[in-house]
Amino acid sequence: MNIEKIHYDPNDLPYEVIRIHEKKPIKAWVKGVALEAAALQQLINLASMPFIHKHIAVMPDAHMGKGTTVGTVIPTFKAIIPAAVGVDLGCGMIAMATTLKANDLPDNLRSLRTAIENAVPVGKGFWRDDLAGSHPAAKPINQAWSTLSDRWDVIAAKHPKVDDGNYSRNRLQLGTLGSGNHFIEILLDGGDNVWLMLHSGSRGVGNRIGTYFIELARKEMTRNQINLPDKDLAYLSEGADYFDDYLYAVQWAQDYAYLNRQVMMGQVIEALKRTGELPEFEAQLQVINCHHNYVTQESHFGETVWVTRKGAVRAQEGDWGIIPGSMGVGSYIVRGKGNRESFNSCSHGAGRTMSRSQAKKVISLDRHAADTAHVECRKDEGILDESPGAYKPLDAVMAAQADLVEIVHKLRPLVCVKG
DNA sequence: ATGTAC
Repeated sequence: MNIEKIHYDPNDLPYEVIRIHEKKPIKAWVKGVALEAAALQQLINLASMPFIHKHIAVMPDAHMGKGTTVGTVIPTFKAIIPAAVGVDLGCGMIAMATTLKANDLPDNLRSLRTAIENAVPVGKGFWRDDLAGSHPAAKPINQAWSTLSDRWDVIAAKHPKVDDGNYSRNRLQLGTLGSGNHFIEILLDGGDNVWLMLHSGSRGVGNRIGTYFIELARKEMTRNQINLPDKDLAYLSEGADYFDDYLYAVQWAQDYAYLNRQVMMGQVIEALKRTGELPEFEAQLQVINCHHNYVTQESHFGETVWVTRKGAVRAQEGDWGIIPGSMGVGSYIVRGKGNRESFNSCSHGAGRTMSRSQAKKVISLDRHAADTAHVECRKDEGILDESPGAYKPLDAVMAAQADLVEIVHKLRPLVCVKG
């Protein structure tokens, strides 16, 4: 990297501005949090793309990703970079406030955790029960799939490789959590109200759609002899082959993810009610369901553009958002301030400080147990890559985006279920 | 993040 070309604006702004000759500016809400050199290099590569509209906005949880950094807002004019949108299309959060209070919960939370684990398949894979039978999850899953199946047929007819004989699996993965940083939690707000929250996306089918079009975009670059600083910056242009098909498929996957979160939340609520350990309750006092990995069309600085939020949440003025911390740390319910320089966005979490492999080496079981002592959750070796120590301090991340969102609730986790 | 291949 040619460091001489980097210039931080001297202005007293809440974000840093990185200007490089003949590249679009990078505006980074990273004051008080570390931005690794490899992430900065990825941002500089991205800033050289000619169709970036105005500038790139970097959220305080930014870290290295595939093609470009996670925690980044990429406004583009008449083009989309499929690898920037990623493979977990429509990944995001849902949260619900319930009528339960802290003292309605049993002393031992293990049974609630077990009930959730039994109600929502976690980790890789799909439902193995016969959902056509009397299984309690069958009806909502079939209902959700009925709103998706026609459009899926359109995608599969034009791009049979996306289908690959997995039609039934797509339905059977609705209502399943996945793995990695996906989780289900029971939490408390400052008024001792119980909240339910979960993080998940479009599972195998979204991955397949993303991967397929990333490869098509690469082939387009080769065919048109376009050289890029990183092959994962391959893009599809409006009017060119595959652009409309990509948008159609991505929108479908985003809808799949949104419904997946709704369906799972229903499974969690029903499972908690069936335990018999809780008084009667309502669970939809307030529902927030937001993507943090998606592309959509919006108007910014007088132009209609594509906005890719790769690990970022829309924060238009008044928008409700969810910013989760890692296991045990807690999460924030926020409202957007409509900061136009961020393209109305905020961070999607705390952001990793180390890779999964490094976390498994560096973080001990004892440290994980201490950091999650107050949470009913996994404490085994397989979860160390998700331990709080592998993530940036969430409070510093929130402080760095005080001009993007207002904090409404800080939620403290009691139970955390992970794949 | 995912499913499959190595």
